[in-house]
Amino acid sequence: MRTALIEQAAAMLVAREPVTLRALATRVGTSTMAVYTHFDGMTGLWGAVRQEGFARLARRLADVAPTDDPVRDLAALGAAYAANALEHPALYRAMFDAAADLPDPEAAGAAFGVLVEAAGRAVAAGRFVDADPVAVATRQWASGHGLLLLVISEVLPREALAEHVPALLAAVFTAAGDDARRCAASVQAGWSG
Amino acid sequence: MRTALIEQAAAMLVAREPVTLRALATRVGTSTMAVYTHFDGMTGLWGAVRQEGFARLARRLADVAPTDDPVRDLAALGAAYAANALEHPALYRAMFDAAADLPDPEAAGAAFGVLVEAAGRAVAAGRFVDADPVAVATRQWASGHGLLLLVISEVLPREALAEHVPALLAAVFTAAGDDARRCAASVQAGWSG
DNA sequence: CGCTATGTATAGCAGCGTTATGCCACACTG
DNA sequence: CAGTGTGGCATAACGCTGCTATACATAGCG
Repeated sequence: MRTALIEQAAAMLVAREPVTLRALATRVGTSTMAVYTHFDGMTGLWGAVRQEGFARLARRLADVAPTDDPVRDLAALGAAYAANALEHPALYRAMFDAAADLPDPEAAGAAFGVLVEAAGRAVAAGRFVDADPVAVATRQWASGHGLLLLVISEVLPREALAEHVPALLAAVFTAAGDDARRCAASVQAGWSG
Repeated sequence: MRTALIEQAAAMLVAREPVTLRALATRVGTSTMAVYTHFDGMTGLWGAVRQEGFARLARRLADVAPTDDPVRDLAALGAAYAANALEHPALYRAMFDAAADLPDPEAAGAAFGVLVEAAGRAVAAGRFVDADPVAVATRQWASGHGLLLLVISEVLPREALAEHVPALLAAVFTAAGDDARRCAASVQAGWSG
């Protein structure tokens, strides 16, 4: 029942339908009370939905197989992140609407951890010099997040991603110490492959 | 009446109060119908509020006096942009909730135009080489936007701005062709004062 | 078998945005 | 100056929302 409600809510969100308590209960085939026994009302359900969104994102990023080029891997993670957000834009927006108070913030941070790990490998491989993996991951994340939200909000066209994401990633990675040419090649390989 | 409603709504937004039609009408000293004669219901009022948010942002950026260092100016614009967003976080979030359909999108783009103009001066001054001012401005904007939203959503602490914004701007500007050392100095000068 | 406890169905509450209706005040016209 | 529209607002009601109090069913256990 719990998972049925969460998945139904996520489905309605993806389908751009208004996620209302009554419609949700009807779809699942139960009454509105179920949301109150399994969650703390609608706010609790939204928390669970956001959590599920982060779980899906983490799974998606975990599917990106590491290679011997950590900078390529960072770009590939960015591509997977962007693809996930573009497939479920409403869910992505909802995730960050109140990402501060999540039922299990630690689990939600798993996706970010993958990024930090890859940045750490880049430091270990000597691609990044004198760079804090957390700082690099944060900057990559913030840049991509901002651009993605502008695209999802239709402020920028979808093509803006292909135009600016590789450039932004290359800028961040180069600033972290990577060689400009090599960085561009790695980013290109990871982004489009 | 129009402006009174808009300003009251913006004030309630800033005060973190729920912006409800009835409360709004009571505060302004009128009835709920006024929102329907002057706007197209609540959705129309939200559009006007977002428009007002962009207008305030544009005014704020226009107050940044240009110097003979366009890269410094870009960083100073970023600082003003961030300060404006941090002072009215709820309004800033609302602005981008549906920034696609604004009553007057052209007027809202004025803020972005200031950024493009400064980037153009950097190109003209030879600081940026082979760089499209619109692309540079877009990348700066997207990066800052993403980081700001993460801070406003309390995903990242407020200190993250001071830690990452100058680094991100320097990365973008350096990638546009600016000299690394000179860029760092300009960004630092523009950001902190 | 009976008792308990957990989860669900029902019905009703206050609040929301929206709208139909009626009134009133002001501007225009002969 | 009186008569006549017309635009803007107050009032009240409608359907919808999230939420909750209450009654009922059903599964587990001594």
